[in-house]
Amino acid sequence: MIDTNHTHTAALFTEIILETFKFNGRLITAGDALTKPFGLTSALWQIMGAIKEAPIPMAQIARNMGLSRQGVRRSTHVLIDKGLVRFEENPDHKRAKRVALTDKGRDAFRQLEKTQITWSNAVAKGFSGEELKTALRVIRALGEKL
Amino acid sequence: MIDTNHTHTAALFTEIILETFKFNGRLITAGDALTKPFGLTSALWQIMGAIKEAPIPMAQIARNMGLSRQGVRRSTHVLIDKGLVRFEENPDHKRAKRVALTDKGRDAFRQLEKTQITWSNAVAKGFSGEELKTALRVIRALGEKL
DNA sequence: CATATATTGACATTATATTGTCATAATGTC
DNA sequence: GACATTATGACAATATAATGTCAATATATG
Repeated sequence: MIDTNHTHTAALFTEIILETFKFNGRLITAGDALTKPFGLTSALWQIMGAIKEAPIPMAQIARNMGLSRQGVRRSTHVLIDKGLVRFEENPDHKRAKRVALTDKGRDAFRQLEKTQITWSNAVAKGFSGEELKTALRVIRALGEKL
Repeated sequence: MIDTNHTHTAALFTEIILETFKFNGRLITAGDALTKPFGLTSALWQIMGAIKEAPIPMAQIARNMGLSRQGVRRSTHVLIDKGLVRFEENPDHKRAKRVALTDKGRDAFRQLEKTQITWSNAVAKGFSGEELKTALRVIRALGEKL
């Protein structure tokens, strides 16, 4: 294969890129709409989702979610101001405190989750598990090759 | 179905959302790396790609690509400063001038295209046309339901 | 034709993200 | 233990993006 031309699959990949840009934008818009009644945004919600299971330091949130460390820092401080998360001591690291949901934050997240469930059930309706699994696997694998 | 729980497909969709955020971020990073030697960015490149076939007004670029009108305006003016695009008169609309590639812009885009082809061939290698088509169809269809 | 509505680009303001630098702390190496 | 390397969070400066407003233009409706 001389690469002065797209292979068939490369052309499809290129289409996927453009579609991903659009899809990402729409997801953020939809997420902002879902979270607005709670005074949140997609970005803030994502931080909360990252620590719902267990509190972790900001840098780890960034790594897990593919976000910048500084962006996470900023969002985290916004959430602190809103009283939705707090820092808790980290025995393993003196500076890298763990970001944890407060009770208020946990309540908000649970409520938001209900809205998200209704919404995602509606959006996912009509799609088969197989095709969704394929899509997930493909974008995950493509992402890992970047 | 009572929607206090995710359906199986909704849970997959939710995973797709998070993966899309990461994927999108990596695509932009990769695009920035590809375009950096040309003094460009993913965002600027995208604008150029939108007008490579035919010159169109800024608002139409925004619609086609799922971008904000004002963001496109900003990027377009950056490209004008770089001499890569220019406005051309639009017989159909006195204010909405068409954004067109200059010769210099066309050259740059062609060169960039070569790099992109080599790169996308490498990334797409190992994926089947079928699975890529499914992924593309799914994210496109999901996006339309938002 | 007249008028209402929608689109478009400019502009200003605010919000958000990125980048670079730094001090502190942790980890790995010798 | 001593040292270099890496990770982390704070901070500042800059760049980029989002929002709201406006005038000009185009389009739809009557």
